[in-house]
Amino acid sequence: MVRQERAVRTRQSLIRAAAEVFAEEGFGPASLTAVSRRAGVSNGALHFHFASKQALAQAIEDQAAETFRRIIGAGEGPGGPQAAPGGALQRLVDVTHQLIASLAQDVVVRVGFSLRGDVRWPGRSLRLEWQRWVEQALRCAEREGRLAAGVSAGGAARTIAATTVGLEVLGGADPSWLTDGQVAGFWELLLPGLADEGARRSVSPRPTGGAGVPGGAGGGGGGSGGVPGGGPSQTIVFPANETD
Amino acid sequence: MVRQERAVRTRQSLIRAAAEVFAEEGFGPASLTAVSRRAGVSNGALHFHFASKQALAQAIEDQAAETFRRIIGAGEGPGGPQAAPGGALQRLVDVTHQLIASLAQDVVVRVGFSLRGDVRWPGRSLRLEWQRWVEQALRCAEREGRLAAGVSAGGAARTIAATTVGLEVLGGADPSWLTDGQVAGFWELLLPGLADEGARRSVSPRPTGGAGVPGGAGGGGGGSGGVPGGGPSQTIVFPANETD
Amino acid sequence: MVRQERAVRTRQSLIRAAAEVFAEEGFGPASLTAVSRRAGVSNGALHFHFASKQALAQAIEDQAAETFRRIIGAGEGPGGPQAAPGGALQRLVDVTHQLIASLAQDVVVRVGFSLRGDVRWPGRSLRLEWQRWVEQALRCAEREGRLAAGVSAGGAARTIAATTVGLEVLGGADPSWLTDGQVAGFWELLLPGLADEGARRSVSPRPTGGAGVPGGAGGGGGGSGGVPGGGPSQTIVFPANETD
Amino acid sequence: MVRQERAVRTRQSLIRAAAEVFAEEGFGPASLTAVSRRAGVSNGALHFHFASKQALAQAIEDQAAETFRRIIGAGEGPGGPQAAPGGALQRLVDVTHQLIASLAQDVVVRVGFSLRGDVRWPGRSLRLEWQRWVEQALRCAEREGRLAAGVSAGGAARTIAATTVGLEVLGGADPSWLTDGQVAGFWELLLPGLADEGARRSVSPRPTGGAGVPGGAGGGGGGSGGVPGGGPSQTIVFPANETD
DNA sequence: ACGGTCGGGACTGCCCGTTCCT
DNA sequence: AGGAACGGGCAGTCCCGACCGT
Repeated sequence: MVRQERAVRTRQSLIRAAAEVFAEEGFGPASLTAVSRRAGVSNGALHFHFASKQALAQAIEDQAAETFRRIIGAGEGPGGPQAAPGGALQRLVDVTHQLIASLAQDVVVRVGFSLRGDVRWPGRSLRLEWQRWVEQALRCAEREGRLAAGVSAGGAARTIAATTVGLEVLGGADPSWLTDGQVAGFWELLLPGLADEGARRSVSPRPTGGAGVPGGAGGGGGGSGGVPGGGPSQTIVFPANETD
Repeated sequence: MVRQERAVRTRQSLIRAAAEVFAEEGFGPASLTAVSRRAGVSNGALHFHFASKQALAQAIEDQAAETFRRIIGAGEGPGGPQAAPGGALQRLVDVTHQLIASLAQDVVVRVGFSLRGDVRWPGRSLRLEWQRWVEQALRCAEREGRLAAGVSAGGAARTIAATTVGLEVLGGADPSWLTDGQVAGFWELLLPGLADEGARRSVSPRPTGGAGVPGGAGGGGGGSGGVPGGGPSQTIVFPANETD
Repeated sequence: MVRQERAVRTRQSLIRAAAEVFAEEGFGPASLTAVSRRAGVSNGALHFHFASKQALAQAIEDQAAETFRRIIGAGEGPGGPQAAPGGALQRLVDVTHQLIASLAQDVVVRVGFSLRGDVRWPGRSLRLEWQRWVEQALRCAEREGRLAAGVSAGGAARTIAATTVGLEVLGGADPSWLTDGQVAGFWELLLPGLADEGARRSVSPRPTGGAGVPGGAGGGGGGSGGVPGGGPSQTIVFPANETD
Repeated sequence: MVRQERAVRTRQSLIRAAAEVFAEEGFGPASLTAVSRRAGVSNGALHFHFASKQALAQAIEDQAAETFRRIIGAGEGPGGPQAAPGGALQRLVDVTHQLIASLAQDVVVRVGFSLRGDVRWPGRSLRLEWQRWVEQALRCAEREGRLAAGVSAGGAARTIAATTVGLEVLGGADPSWLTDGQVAGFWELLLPGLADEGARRSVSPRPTGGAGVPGGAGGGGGGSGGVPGGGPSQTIVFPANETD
């Protein structure tokens, strides 16, 4: 099968258009007509690339998952954020910033995260994947001895996951919920209860090293295209994530 | 206007049925047929009580707002939670527990909170109202000198609001997010960064004083299975939440 | 449930319109839009009365079955055409004429007979029912000793059934296949091989006694209403068909 | 034009696949996708060979017509079956057997015969051609003085045509209608009323002379390809019909 | 020449929210 | 309050035409 170049472009624009429409109207109410019109292709073209509305949603989620995994997986071997410079907690903070920034920049990621909540869906959601990663990071910090006394990794992970979900949901209507400042404010409030005295001082609630979504272009159109606002500057190279 | 008793019962069962259907399928995809069938009334009857789908949603939200205001407004004069026994922070913690419990118990409240996010809607949302109330409570605590140094009431209110929204959203699919334990865990994590040293010791992350949703015959209009019936009497004064 | 009078009229006109459209375009290609337009009702009204296209077809067949059973069942007790005046063979000839006349007059009957052939369908077809009745009649004649030597009731029934099916199919495009003359010609050709010498003389290939479809009005609009064209002449007055 | 060998094979498999799909689902409902999938070629390939769905149907009918004409026209000059050995009636019986056998063996023939009935179509149908041939044969027999008294060639031809159409239609769902036995039974029943006393004895209701479909491979792939049953042996040349 | 990928409209069956008339 | 009817709109599918690789 020889994928023409135009085809992959059409596919991408359909995914993006679908994410935008889903974000504006919700998955259920959104009409495929609106999607194809926004993408500038015909109804038939849409169904050539995606057999059903569900398939379209699946594609969105897959692309979001790719971006998500690039964020959490940057620079670490299998097993999680064990050996991050600056410690696991700092890495958690940084990744949170990157994730939220990615949600702010890319409709596809945002919609990909929330789809499972809107529709009855089989399989595991990205939100759950994120929660598990947070828990891993916290367990890592626990092993490093940087967690405050009495803090359970699982419980804290749930709180953190809930907050990010809240930011994501609220950010859908008002992007100000998806800013670095908002995230930093959250960590400032949370770190004292989460980290032990030493970590409280060494861990910064603001992103260190490189913020922004690593990779980018490679994935699937990633953050580009959609919400360009403020994006470019964050593409500061991540010092120690020799991915690529 | 003296509403026939049967009429008000029908109305209530329609509201509840609608909330359930909306919760399961989302506002857009939900069909009024499903609502009327679940309520056990006819299509025509539904439209007799509610002129449109939007009106049905409005009624849900109104009822949720009533419950919500009973929770936050219990026992305090106009102006907010300034003079709560045990301090504003403790009251904030308690109200949070009550709110989440109410979300857990009552579909109508849960749907009432999330409707504005699903649909394009005029007017202000309950979520925003909640955020404002949290901010008020924090400002109150600030005046009481119980806030940690460097904490801004507005910023902290946003974080807290985000977390509750997250719990609400996640709780829609998995009720375990709407438990007292979950809320307590959240406050345990947050209080160290929010309260000054004294308050950190005096404020309990668990609900104190009167638990449960105040007001309402049998649970706040809400919780229980059916129709709460005579609403008017709910202005019951918040009985006793005098700290330990 | 009190069926309004208008409702039953709408239902009838939908069934008739559907039969006409199905007859002209075939079941598969026919569009429900064409049906509702021809019936003079809206698309929604159609789906109020018939949940699906299949349901519409079912209704057509049910109505055809009713007419069919009125034809074969007229004036005989359960068990078939055993005690027909003039003998079983004459009754077979007469019923054939009535059936073909009914096919000529009423689109609903015609379509009802052919539907099972067009679509994949569960259940038994009217054609098969007709074949069985013919076989019964022949067995009856056999018991009366009027069958020619060497004629098997089952085999002859198949041939007769095939011919009527052929007339029905060809009559769909050209009504001249569904005339009394055509049927009489068929019986003239067939009787010498079918009946014994005596019956050959006593049985008339033309309808005796009562022609025309008995009943009619009662059932479902039966033969009336629809395609009057050419019909009038066949409405030979039925001398004695005090059906029920 | 030298057609590549693969091309003609593809074309044949498309025709056969189309006939099968049309037979199963009907012309209207059948999708070209199903046709191309069954033929094992791509959508584009189908449209390369056949510009439209109608063209595909046309090709089917043409091929069926070729087979049909080989059956009726085997070895006789223009004017019909005038001088068949055994008489025109015997030839009619034989040809009927061959035609029905051909319908039983080859989907293409079967579909080719029924297509005109399913769709609005320009041109004359094979069924009509068959009816005309039957009439010719009967007129021939009339001239030979073998028809029973009072039998009109035209009328009898219509009855015979109706029966064969009935067999063809019923045979689409149940092949037992297209057997030699069925046809023989039909002729046994019909001959006494059709032929005069002498012919009644000399004409056999079962096939005489060369059975099967003549021709075969030569023509247009006719019955070959799909249903191999007994094909090759049928190439018995029609012995002698030039006489007179 | 032959075939395949991609895309374009048009349309279908179904269903929905709503209104009219009892 | 209820049965009936209305229009509009949805997802999905179809038949087909371009434009490409062989």
